Amino acid sequence: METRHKVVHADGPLNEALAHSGLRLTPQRQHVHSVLLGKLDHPTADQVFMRAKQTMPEISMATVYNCLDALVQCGLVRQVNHDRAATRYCPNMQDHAHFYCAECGEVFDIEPARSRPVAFPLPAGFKVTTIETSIRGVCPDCSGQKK
Amino acid sequence: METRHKVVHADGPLNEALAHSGLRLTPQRQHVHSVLLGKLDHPTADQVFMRAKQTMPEISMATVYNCLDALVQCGLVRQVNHDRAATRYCPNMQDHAHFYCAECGEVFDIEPARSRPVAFPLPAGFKVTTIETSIRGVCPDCSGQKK
DNA sequence: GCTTTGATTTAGACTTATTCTAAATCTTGA
DNA sequence: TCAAGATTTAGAATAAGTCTAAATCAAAGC
Repeated sequence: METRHKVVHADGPLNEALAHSGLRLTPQRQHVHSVLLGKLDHPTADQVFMRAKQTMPEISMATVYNCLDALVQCGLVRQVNHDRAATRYCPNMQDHAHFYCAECGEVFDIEPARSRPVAFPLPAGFKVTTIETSIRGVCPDCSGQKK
Repeated sequence: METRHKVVHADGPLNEALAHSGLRLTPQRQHVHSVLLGKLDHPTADQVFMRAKQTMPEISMATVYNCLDALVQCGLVRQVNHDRAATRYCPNMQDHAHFYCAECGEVFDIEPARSRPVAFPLPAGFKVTTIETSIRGVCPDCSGQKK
């Protein structure tokens, strides 16, 4: 038997954001987006792939990368890079930083202080699309361990 | 004929920083460090390797990675990550951000505004070793181009 | 409704960045 | 002088991400 996928809500912010970048709303993009929203733990592309397959078994890795790129491009998701680890994806677009634990590799959201001033005045000509603050260190769990 | 390498200055800040992390000063580490200082353009490991080979032809890629890791570990160099690009290395430890041009891939140093306040108060238990601000966008050169 | 056109998905091959391994070499301390 | 541990090395191995060509799909025009 063969599975058919349909776009569930052709309206809504997802469609709008995609359309704004000249991209179409597809079942795969919708699904990848909902996978990201389903567990806010900064998964790698590979983890997104595994989760996506659970309810859409025919989805391919290439598509996951395509979808993630599409979502990043239209501003619904951001990439999180730390050290030489695989890129992770975060659907929380509110202003916040990411803490990367060098022991266990986990990523934590860090809320900014209220009324954060613009700290990096850019020279003329630079067009900004994203600003990321990444903090590297050891998380409470890992620093609690002996040694 | 065979080339011999000796540590040039057994004293100095490089040695001290390494020793502080329980690491030895070696000709390779010294050389990699000087390669980074020689051209402050955020090279990738591969670029460091190519530059290092010019005056130390027997150095290996594995050693370049080792040395970079050692220098990062002892706080003399920091890693710069953007998008899914290869990690770059920056020996400027002063407080500054990195701007990554999504067109050409180049990385630019951005000076912070003076008297920058701490913007991300961390919950208890998190031990910080590094904070990086990375800005993604289009550089003046690339945004100047037509299309 | 039927066709054209371009967008999207797919599997799998491929590339590139990085890590690992085991042997050789070097350094330090006893 | 020796033993122990740190470092370097070449090359094999892995992992993350990209590319390709064919198949599918969807919107627009006829």
